[in-house]
Amino acid sequence: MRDVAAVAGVSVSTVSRALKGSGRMAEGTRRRILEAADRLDFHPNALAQSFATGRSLTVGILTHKAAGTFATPVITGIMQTLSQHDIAVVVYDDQSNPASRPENLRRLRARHVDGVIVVGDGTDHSFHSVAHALQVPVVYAFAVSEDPRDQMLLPDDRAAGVLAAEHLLAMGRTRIAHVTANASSRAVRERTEGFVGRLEEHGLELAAPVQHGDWTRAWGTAAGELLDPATIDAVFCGNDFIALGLVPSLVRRGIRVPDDVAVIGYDNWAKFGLLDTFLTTIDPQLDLLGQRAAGRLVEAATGEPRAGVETTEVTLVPGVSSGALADRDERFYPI
Amino acid sequence: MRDVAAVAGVSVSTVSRALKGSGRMAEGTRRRILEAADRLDFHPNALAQSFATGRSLTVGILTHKAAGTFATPVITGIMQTLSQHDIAVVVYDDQSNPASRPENLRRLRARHVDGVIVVGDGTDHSFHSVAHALQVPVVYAFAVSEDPRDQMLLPDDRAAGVLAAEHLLAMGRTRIAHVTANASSRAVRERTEGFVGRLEEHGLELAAPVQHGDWTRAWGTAAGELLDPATIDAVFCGNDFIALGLVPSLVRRGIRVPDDVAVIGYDNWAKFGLLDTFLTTIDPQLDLLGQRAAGRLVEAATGEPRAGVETTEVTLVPGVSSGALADRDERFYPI
DNA sequence: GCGTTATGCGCAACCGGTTGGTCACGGCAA
DNA sequence: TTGCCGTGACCAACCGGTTGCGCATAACGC
Repeated sequence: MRDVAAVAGVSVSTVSRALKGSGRMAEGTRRRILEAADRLDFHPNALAQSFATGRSLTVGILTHKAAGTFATPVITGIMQTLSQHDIAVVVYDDQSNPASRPENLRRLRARHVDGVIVVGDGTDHSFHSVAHALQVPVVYAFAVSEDPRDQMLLPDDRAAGVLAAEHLLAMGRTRIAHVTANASSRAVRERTEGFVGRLEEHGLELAAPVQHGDWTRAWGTAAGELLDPATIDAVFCGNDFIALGLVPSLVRRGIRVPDDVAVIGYDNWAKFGLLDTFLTTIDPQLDLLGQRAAGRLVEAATGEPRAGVETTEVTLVPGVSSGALADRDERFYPI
Repeated sequence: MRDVAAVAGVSVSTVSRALKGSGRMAEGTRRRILEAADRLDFHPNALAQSFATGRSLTVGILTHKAAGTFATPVITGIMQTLSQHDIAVVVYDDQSNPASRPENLRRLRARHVDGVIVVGDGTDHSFHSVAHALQVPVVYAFAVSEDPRDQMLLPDDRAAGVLAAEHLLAMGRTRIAHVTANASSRAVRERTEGFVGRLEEHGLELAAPVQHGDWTRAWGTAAGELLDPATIDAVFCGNDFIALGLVPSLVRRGIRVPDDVAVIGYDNWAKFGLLDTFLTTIDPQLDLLGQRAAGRLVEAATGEPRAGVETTEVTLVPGVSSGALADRDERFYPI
């Protein structure tokens, strides 16, 4: 920068102001400086800038366990968006060991990150609010903070329930069941409420009480074995695992899917595989949620931070299991 | 740091040396300083350190297109490993637009990244060597550099072929075919060589000439329609897409898989979905490759850099399609 | 005892920008 | 002509560590 100043015949500080467009200055001077910088192929040292301004051009990600969980697509989405802003990312994964949390916070502070995104995996574990420990914007992505004033992003589970209901109704189903996990989960409650609510708006009630279990395929299998095809022609499953347990369990009993019973799941985890999916399911679009979270963080760093929960769009992915797709030959069902 | 120095009764430089363990000093002094630092809850400003040392604690990732390609798992692996080293990552994705490459290099230099990982997507596109443009270590992950002296990591495609051959032999198959993509691809050649080589070591030849096409399911379908079950009892497909085209095409002709013809693929892309896989396949473990690449970069930053191509382990994932798994009931085949 | 070497620590420059305060200069009105 | 004000550029401090060099002191050998 000294060289640029010398060439342009001005001081270093003037060069600095010219390059970042701050402060008033004669148009001629500015042009001279930019020309000189260009000629010398000068580009400011980001390290020095960070040091001087205190902004690190880096955001931190706090997570419990990134590998193999729902946190992965969220993080991928975050990185996508931040890379467009030329912002670096440093991940602190406490590997489900809460003891390392203080250490990770310390590191975030030492690095002077410009913001933090807390990434959860969709479980109800609520995160100790970290906003007060850092004086930078914090966004909770697919995670809940203890402090409701924190900015959080969650998939719109209520809309997911609505989508599922509308789809099954559109498929002409009227005797509808709901097999899901324990109602202590926020996500379960919201999906159920959205689902049941929409059915009621169409003058329908569930053909059987909501079946609460857990998130496993085993629970889906168990639920399938008890299902009465005479009174049920559709099932909304709390997630894909449950659906993937329920379907074979029905098939083994000679109940055809979707002819006798339509099935719809939630998660669309399979979209990360290349296999065509049999299952009609709701996609929470966690990658999009990650992108949104990163966007919100960038916003918060420049303007007004938002507060509270914001929901992100979910979509319905049509499959064979609900009768939305019929053409089996073009899909992959080898047996 | 000044405060720590004051409390410990030494100079700032001594504090610096004590904290990073460099330089010789009296044990008492060091202890006093560490105590003071601890008492004051002092932690060095990483920004200042980076500025002073020139090391940014950040590595750059260069890629053509991260979203929805094989580059994604590689990047995920990289981040996993780097996060353990408290190293930040900044991604520069040129979105398949080579014009932005110079700009991205400029940004990498401006940021003074400590290293660069070039992430490819497995195509044969070879990357213009960036090592000379930056004076930091560069590792090519799932990518080939124009300069063979650069450090590259690629999945062991030869071993993949060997694994496939051994597996089919172990399954008792002897009339074996190979359907793959165009031989201009390095990966294709290596897989084929490993495969054919191992068969020959067992005194076997391919029951039909290698079928070259492209990577698509359509090609798999076409190949399946021409396959003669009288002379073939197993097929090694160049990737899962081909296999997923080939299998239904066989099934439609009444050829049973795996009873009549065993099929094995390559990629195991489906592992990122939760669906049990029907297909026996080779997993190139791209996440592991990413981890390895990050590890090599860290090594190169501290010690001797390696040169040339290093291969990473691939594994065989047993499925039903080759007869490795028989228990269909426990798996998900709804039809 | 003195000279020499090893040891422990401080001084001050340096990394490369950013920014508040200040000053010189030209224009304008009184 | 003088005084005032706005403009444009500069000076110098500052961000917070790192590190080469030098000096004092202690340890050592002869």
